[in-house]
Amino acid sequence: MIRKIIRNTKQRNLLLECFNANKDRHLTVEELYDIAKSKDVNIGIATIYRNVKLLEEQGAIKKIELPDLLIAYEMCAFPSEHSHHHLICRECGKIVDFEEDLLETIEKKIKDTKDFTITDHRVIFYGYCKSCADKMANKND
Amino acid sequence: MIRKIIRNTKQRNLLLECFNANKDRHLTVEELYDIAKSKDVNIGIATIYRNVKLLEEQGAIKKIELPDLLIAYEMCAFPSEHSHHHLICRECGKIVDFEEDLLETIEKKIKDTKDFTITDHRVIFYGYCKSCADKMANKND
DNA sequence: TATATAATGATAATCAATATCAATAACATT
DNA sequence: AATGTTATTGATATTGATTATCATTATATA
Repeated sequence: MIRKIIRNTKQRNLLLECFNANKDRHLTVEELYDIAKSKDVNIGIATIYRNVKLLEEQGAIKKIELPDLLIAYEMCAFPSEHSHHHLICRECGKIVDFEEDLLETIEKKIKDTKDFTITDHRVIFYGYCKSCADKMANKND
Repeated sequence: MIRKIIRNTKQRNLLLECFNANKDRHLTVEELYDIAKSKDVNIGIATIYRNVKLLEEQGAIKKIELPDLLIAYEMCAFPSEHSHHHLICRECGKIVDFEEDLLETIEKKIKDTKDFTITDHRVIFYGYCKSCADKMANKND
């Protein structure tokens, strides 16, 4: 069995700094490239792709794939935790994260009725954030 | 305001037939192209893309975007219903649909605590289907 | 310091999806 | 049924994101 040694590089460390400085955000590859480039003009887009993939495999970052949006990444607070969930506003596109693990009873029910052992889940709620809901309500006056 | 007239075409009708003949499946554009081509050798891939988009806008079919899988489409039984959910086996990739609307109490809770009005939701559970779980259990004997 | 090889940056290749465009087909009007 | 308008088609070019290639550079270890 061949085990490939992973070497430490300043480019990968820079990428981790970019994630650290934006812990609250979802970052696309393009955004990461721009941020990294402002610190190291020579860094290449391929290096971003390669290291994003590597960091994801290592569990340091997490891929966020939301329908009809670009793929983005964010740091993992606790790599093994249940993924968190998203509220997406249909009006302004704002994404709100929430952490509560609300699906335990549902998981149990599915296990009983569907012969399926659940290890993880992903939930996206679509709707309207308060400010958009207010704006839309005022339009109808 | 310009309203574009949608004309009836044999290609679009053929596409609908393909969906009708595969109501229980998720179909990728490539799969739809192959199925349609077996009925009309002259149909072009661009026509599939165009009509899939049109049918989705009309609510006749539904886009299924699951992480790390190709985008697929399926017929809508009741176009306005809450989207159904998916169980994806981490081992064999099998996708099981389920229809129950289990999230009503959660939606209420989010509305109260997050200032977010939910109109729709999407849930994906990852785990292991029974046959894969059994196989994996036997491996450890 | 010398060596082996992992990683990088530049760029070519790939692949799904979209845009373009001339030819064809659908449909309302005569 | 014939005509005119224009939506639709099939073929193909283009786009844009991601991956592969490869010569060069950097890292880790003896």
